[in-house]
Amino acid sequence: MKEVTSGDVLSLCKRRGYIYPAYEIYGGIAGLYDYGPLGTVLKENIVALWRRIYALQEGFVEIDGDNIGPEAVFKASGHVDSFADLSVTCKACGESYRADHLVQGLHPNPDSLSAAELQRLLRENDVRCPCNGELADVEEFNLMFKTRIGPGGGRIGYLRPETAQSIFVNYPNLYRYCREKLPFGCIQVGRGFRNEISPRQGVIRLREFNMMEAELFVDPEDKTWPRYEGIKGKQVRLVPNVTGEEVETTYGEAVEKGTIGNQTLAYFMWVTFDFLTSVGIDPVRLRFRQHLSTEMAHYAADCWDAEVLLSLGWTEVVGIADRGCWDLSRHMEHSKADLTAFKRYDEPQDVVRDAIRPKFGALGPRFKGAAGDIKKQLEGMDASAVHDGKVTVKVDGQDLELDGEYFEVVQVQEKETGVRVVPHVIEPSHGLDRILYACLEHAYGEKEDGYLTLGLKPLVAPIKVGVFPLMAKDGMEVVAQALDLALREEGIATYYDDSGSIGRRYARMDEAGTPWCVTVDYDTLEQGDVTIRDRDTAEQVRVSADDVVAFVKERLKRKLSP
RNA sequence: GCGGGCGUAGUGUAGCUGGUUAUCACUUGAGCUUGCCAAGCUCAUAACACGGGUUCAAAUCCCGUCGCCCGCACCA
Repeated sequence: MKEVTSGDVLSLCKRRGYIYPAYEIYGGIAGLYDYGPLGTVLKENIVALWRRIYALQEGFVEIDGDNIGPEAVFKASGHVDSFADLSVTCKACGESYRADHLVQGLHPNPDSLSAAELQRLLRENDVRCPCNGELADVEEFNLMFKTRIGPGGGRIGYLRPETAQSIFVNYPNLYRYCREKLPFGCIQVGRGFRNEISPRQGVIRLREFNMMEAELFVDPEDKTWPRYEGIKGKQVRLVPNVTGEEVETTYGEAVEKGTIGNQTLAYFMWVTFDFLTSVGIDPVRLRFRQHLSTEMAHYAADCWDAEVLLSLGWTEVVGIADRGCWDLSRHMEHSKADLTAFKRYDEPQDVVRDAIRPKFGALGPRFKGAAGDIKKQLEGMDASAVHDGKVTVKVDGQDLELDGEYFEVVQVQEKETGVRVVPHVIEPSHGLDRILYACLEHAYGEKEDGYLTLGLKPLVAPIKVGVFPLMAKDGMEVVAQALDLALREEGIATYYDDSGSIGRRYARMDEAGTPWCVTVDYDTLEQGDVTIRDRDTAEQVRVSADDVVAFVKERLKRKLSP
């Protein structure tokens, strides 16, 4: 077998209709690619398996949110601020730096400065490049695509940089839909957009990309997981951030030692492993690496990347992050909506507390119309609000002190049936394009003589069966066409081909990644059996033509697990 | 964004010290042939990234733009 390069794979992709550079006749645009006929189906098949796992096996619900969102959403999510890079380039040596890094020590909080402020600070202090070259102007670059919603000025909007926000902003709807119980999960398959500075490496870094994201809302105090028992003994390859060394261990051991933060995280790492290997990623070239605290995204508390070894090096394909309460808290602050979950106690608890009770007889005559509002304020307070026998309320925007004439502190007995908590979010986020590419590269096999086979897993292969008459004559083509129709009627994608030599047709299917080829020959006309050729071994078995559908279906089956 | 390399049919390439109709192979299509692994024969389709300049003449030289690859920086 020859060493594979990404160029080989992309060349095959284009030749066979998997991936095309976008807008090619106009010269192309970096970071934009189109999926061709086979690529589209491969992508759909990968998504279908993913849905099967998350929706059917794990019980997540699915939504389909908008690609465009108003500015407020991304202010709250942190993307407007955190996705902006302020950079500055040395005029002499061409080196570029993050502007805020260069003024470290000159300002208590460089991160908070605007481009103009940074510019001034750099100039005033005559900051120079380490090579002593002069620095060019500070440039601002936000990784989000900005647009305007509506005519005229309109509202500022952005193309979403991740699909996740559509789920977070729908939290109240989803919480209700899921019968107000934790944990519950929601998935979404869709596009995200990031205006990358330099998209490279084919479909690995795109400006418009496909994501499959799952957001699991859990009780912050209970990150155990029922099906964890079934997977804790399984092997896993980890690169923890404390050592940076690759270790082979089990999920159970990693959770016990605290390497992996909790059971839920561990469980979904296993789900990720199961998914990735099922779509054809080589388990030997797959590992989980924990983010260093410095590379963690602004929203993440802990993050493990599933990394796949490609010709381009170890490449992240899935990020499994514990986002904590970051997103929901931020959206609560910005939107004022209630994004909590109500945790019911097993037994209602009797709670005794000191409450403030308004004295209506005094409040009414004195404050007239404002009395109702004062009552509300007092009832919302706790006895701890009382200082020196007085409490402060607001009347017409003015602070006003009330003494014991207007209220009393009394002990009340209340029943508490539960508490409100902001759920934590565990997020397995999948880069669909990268996964698809990894499938192709791991499936790519080239012999010394240049013979290409794409060993895609049958489950994801765009074409399942090539159907050929040995030769297009003597009625063999009629039988083959009938068999082809029978397969398609059962939902099995086929490719009928009666041109040229049989070997050439096998070769064509091998390169397209088709797992089986069925050939109708002279014996078929007499005995009714056909040959089924296996792509990976080139071996043939004779099977009755009537059993071909069952043969294929049996091999496309997949059980729910674990 | 900076530095270096590069851009010729669907793919991989030759030509690039300027000069007929741009080389070769594979692929693709049609036909003959073909009794199971890219067989053979005939024919056909198909390319100088884009724009400008120099010149009698540009794939070739110059400039610009776009794109690709590598390194740096940045990032998921």
